[in-house]
Amino acid sequence: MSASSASSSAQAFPSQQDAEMSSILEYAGQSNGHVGLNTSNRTNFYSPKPALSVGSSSDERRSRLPPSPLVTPPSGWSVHARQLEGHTDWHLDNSCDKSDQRSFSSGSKRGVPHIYHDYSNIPDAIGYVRKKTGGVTQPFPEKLHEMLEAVEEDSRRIVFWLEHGRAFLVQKPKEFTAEIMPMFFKQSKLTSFQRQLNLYGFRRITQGPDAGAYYHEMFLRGRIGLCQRMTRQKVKGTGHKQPADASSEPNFYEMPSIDPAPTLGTNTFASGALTVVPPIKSSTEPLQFNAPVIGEPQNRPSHGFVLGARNEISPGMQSVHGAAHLLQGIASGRNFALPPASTQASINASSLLPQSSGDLLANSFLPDIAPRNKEEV
Amino acid sequence: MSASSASSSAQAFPSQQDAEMSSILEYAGQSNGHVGLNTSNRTNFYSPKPALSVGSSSDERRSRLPPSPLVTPPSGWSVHARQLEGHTDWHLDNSCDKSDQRSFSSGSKRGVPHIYHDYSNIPDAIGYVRKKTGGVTQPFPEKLHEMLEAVEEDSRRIVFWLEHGRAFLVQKPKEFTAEIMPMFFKQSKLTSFQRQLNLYGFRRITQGPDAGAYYHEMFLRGRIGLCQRMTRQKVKGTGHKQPADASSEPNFYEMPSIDPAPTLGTNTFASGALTVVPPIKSSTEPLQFNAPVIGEPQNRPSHGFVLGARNEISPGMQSVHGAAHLLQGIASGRNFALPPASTQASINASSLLPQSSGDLLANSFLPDIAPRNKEEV
Amino acid sequence: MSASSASSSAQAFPSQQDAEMSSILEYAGQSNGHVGLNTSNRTNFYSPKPALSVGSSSDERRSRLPPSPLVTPPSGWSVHARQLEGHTDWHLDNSCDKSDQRSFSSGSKRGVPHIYHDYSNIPDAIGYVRKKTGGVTQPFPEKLHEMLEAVEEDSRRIVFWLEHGRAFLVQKPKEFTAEIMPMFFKQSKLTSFQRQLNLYGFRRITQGPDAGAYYHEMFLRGRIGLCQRMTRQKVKGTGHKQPADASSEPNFYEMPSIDPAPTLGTNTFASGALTVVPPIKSSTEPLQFNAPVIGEPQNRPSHGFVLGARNEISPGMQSVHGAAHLLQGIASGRNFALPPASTQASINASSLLPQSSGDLLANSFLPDIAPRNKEEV
DNA sequence: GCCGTTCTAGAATATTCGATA
DNA sequence: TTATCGAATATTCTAGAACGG
Repeated sequence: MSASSASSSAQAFPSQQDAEMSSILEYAGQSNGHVGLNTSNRTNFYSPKPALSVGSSSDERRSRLPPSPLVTPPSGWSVHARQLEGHTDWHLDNSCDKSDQRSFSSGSKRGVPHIYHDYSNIPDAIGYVRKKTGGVTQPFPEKLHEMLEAVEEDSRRIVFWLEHGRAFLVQKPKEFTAEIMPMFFKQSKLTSFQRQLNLYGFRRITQGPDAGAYYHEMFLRGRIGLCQRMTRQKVKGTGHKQPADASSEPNFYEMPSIDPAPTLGTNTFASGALTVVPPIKSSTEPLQFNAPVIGEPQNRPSHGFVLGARNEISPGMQSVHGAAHLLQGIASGRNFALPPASTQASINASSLLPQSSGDLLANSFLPDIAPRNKEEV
Repeated sequence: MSASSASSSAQAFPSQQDAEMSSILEYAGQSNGHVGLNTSNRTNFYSPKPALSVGSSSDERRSRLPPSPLVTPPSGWSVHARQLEGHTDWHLDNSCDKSDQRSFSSGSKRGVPHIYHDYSNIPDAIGYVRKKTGGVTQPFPEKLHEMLEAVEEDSRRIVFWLEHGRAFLVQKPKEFTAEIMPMFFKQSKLTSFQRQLNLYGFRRITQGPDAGAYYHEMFLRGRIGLCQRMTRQKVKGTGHKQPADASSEPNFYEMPSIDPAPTLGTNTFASGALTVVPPIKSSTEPLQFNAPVIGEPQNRPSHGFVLGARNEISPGMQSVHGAAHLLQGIASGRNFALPPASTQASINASSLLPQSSGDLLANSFLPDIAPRNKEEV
Repeated sequence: MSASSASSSAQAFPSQQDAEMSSILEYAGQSNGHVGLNTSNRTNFYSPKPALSVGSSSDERRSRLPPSPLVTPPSGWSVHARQLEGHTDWHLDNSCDKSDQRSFSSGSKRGVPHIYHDYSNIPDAIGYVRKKTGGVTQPFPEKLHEMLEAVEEDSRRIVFWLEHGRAFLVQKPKEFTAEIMPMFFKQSKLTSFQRQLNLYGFRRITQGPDAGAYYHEMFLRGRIGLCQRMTRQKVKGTGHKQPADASSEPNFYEMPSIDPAPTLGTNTFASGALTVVPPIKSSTEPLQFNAPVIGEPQNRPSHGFVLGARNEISPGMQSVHGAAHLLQGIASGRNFALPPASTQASINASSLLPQSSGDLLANSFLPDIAPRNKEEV
């Protein structure tokens, strides 16, 4: 999309969009391990570029200029800024090649290490909204985001945000396909769901504790507003390939975690039992409930801050959270053909039970780790 | 695939391979109905032809020379022979164009009707065996064949040969993935299984009683030896496309059926309810199960001999069957903007009726016909 | 599509395809009234053309040669043949300009009078079929056709073939949207259904007894095979606009009616308990039944032969008729994942109730006639 | 090098929404 | 107003590609 922007002259960039670039951190994975990042809320340098050449032929993509980073990142990661404006994303320095760009909207190219930008501290799309001329009213990313919030509690064993809030995992593909997916999508096949993920540039983690999870830089827990920036792949051939370098996949556990409540910049969140969700400027208002938590995700490895935080969340807090979202979905007028009472019951029933070992191991989204135990079909 | 044949002059056809062509019948689908064939074991004339246009540009394909068949088939079908030699198949007359060739190993090209050759009466690969230089010891087709024989009885409700022995059907994808597949393959995903089928040129039937089943000319019940002739797709772009003409899909019920026991020519087979699993020549020991057969596939139409077994379906059953068709969407719990309570009521009522939920949902290999009821994920 | 073929040299056309051109009658509407045609099974002149230039750029289409009709039609209509071969339809005379061609596959252009070709006597698509490489297995036209057969009896008050078998009508949009549509489509909106109709070139009748009905030359009762020839609109801008000249809409009541039983092919099917539908090759003879009529469509005007015939159909007969189609579907081997008997019951129950006059008049697909009573949603 | 597994892309149809004539 | 059309997204099936054995 903005492939050729690297070679375009630079000036005349509107400065009123600085607010959007308050702090975007780029994490460039290392092949030998995961990238670590211990800080956040960091505002980076950037230099505006003109919107000239957005032509993105694949030929242009292959002939890259040598990288010349404007900002030298700390060891293990690099950081630079980019401008988010309309349908175009800008590269402000050359260290970020086109495959990088593509990872922004469509993923990265084969053999290119993962590069992850932390957009958790930029505001929701300002000055840009996805075109709504055709298609559905609520695009896939938003719908997916709502789904993850709606099932926050009851179906956590099936699909859920990972603790760090930067990726989500379908833990039980069969149940997901049978129970969750029909409520939000017209799909009947998991592959269709995956196709949508690919079309929107989600990438799959193949290693580590999050293996099988999908992530997207703009897909963060509580930040549904960022979804507006996720663009669907349009032309053929511009899509991304699965990253060849799995070892460079981002390690979200070394990044600041995303607050389950919609936040905009504050990454510190009170994780106490009855935490008050901080005021949110986005449209989704958090609901407060009192119900107890039923099941914690038990087969995710603990890690750092988020994990600790989560451990302290009271059951009541959690379940309230989930139920609230469900209500929210209902209140928002979504019209789900609810599976008959039986289904509903089964969901609740199952989610109330302790997970059987079989269920725990069942994870078809984790082929690398437990290939024999996966439920996926 | 047979690309090089295109440039070869037309003569010099090896005669020592005549034995292989003892009787290959070609069934070309008609659109107004299925092609009938009442005879078998028919040896045909053939005369070698140069493989002029194997260049597979779409242009060449459209501008075809008028067919000049050497053999005039009975009405409804045409027949001609081809040479089976290694990885190459030859067209011996012009009525069978290149796309036909591709259908042999890799499917057919756009707009070309299905053409099915009856290889049931040719011996197992003579003079050709698949190269074994690398790869696994037992390639996919053989393994699949073994699987189908191994599960001949106990798991017939899950996966089984169709009565005619020319195609197989995965009736219950979930069970198949969970129970059967792990015993024979390392796959954990049904899509991987399907990918293999595609790689080896299997084609899917989209209409009629066998909808959802896969077939390959060289994949016949009891003829595991023929599997040696099935070659894996090697170069990109030569693969097959899904047949465009669903109505020209072969009607196996009008061809001689393939005996469940490894035979070479006798096509009568007893299809009784308690068929004994035939002896298995393969290395993998057949699995013995104790569970009773739960359900015969009841929505397969009867035909010919097998029909007897299925004739026990009551007419009432049948009509229900037809009417069922109407409900197909509802039962699956699809999420449509529900009409008010009345509709809801009727839906619930219907969905509560006797069908076992598992059986109802189990048919994900039939997306076109019962898209709502599939188990596939 | 085959616009430029008119100027291509002609020779070497295979004569074995004459069968396809047995009788295609073209009805060109007159502005002052409807076109009448009392004959059928008429074989027309045609002159073979080479398959050379199928190039179908829109530019070519605009530069038309002056018409030079080969056949002078009787007053009120013109007739000529075209060749249906592969993906190409041929114009054998120039009297049929581009808009006509488009009407074949995509409807007619705005302001251009309706031209209707009677394809009821040509065989199903031979040698050509829709590409199926991507997308769904069963395209919209076929699915729609199945729907109309499936609801033949029980939901006739909601949606049904018109008596002549050349058009269908959604009589009760609300019920259609709520009850019928979800069974066959994933749509939730009637407009989506209409969009599909438009995409496949259906046209709406705005005047006369069939006002509100949609028709397509290739969409005839009992001739699902012809649906293969219906192509989906691919490129933008080639579609048709609503005909400006409503008075030139075809009058199907002056054309031979399409037999409810499948014609042109094997049409003999044992319908179980009662009637054996006679094998019919031609489209002209209406079935005669002996039972009394139960529910006539009451706001349809009577007309000619077909209507009379229908009046003689008994209620029992009607249901048998409907059941026959259901059985036919079964006999044809369709494999539907069965919904329970309950569905059948509910449908029958509703369809057996006496229609309220309000319901009868409610027809949102008939804006011109009863715009105030429409149920449309 | 061949084969098996997996992830992702291509391609076609389907569905929806808004615009337009 | 109404039906149709452009355009965007959605769903499905199949193929490409990488990697490991």
